Amino acid sequence: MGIADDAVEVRAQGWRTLAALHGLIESELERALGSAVDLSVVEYTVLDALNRQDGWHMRMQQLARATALSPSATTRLVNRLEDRALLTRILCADDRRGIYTELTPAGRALYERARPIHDETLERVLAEASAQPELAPVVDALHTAAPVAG
Amino acid sequence: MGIADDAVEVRAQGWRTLAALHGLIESELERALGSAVDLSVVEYTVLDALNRQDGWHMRMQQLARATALSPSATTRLVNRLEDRALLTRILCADDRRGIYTELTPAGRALYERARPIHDETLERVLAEASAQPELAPVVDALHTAAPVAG
DNA sequence: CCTAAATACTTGCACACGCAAATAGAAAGC
DNA sequence: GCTTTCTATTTGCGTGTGCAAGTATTTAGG
Repeated sequence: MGIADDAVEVRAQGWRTLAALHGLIESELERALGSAVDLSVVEYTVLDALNRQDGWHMRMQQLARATALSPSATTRLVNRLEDRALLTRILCADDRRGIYTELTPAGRALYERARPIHDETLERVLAEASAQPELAPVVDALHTAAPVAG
Repeated sequence: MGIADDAVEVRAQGWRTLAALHGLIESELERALGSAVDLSVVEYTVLDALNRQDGWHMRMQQLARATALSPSATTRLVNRLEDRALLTRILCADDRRGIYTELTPAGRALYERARPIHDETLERVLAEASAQPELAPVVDALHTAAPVAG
């Protein structure tokens, strides 16, 4: 097996590791957030994204990018959260095709309740993952990840 | 904001980066494998896992772990692949609860056809991701990931 | 102006998933 | 040996998702 073949195998192995770590974190967050505040991970992601805008609103499209979801899934995700009165749709005047979403007070309150659960779970899972030799290098690399632009 | 708060934010940011990279790779693989050989990523994962056993068989449970899927999803995934004659179920004699799965020649042939697509796509996507400053550190860390046991 | 193309979001539909219950077989207790 | 318990897999059911088509609104062309 030559050097090129090795590189292919290393990439495939790295991808399996990445997928394993991602799945581990996501399932733990899902369990923790679900039982504590009845939120899925994507739902928390929406609340978190809206909150990081701090009082400002986001278009559906931005939400779709933030959650890595299709437009249709984004619509229904926002529907669910709106039905629970955690956010509101706001038609914007300048482009009447666009729809802004904004956290309600209830949404902000639930987010404040969910965030410590989220952060503690993440800390715990990353610590556990860091103890597994095959996951550790990827976990450590996360510390150096720069903020994602807008 | 203190040091502890920073650590929380760094972890959250790292998790968002990890999720973004995972989503990027998965969607590209999905597209490439889907259009070329009509396989989803999980379906390819099964074929790949069975092939790495090289002629040996795997239990449903092992497959569930390899794909990070629930038992029920594993059953239906194997059903789909069996319906396409890519693998066969084999009842094992020593523990008659257990069911082994094994690649058929057709399954092995399709896998051989899919692997280059998979590997080339992975190489291309990782190269693209490596060019994005916020993803690069995680991509680089994948090279050092050791083989996963079992 | 008025039509044609592009954009933003929503809806119909099919499908893959997880959870909980069902089935079947093995292992343990006595 | 027979019941209890545990393990491996499958099925019923509800739900979230993507794709493709539909609707509404903006922008570009003539």
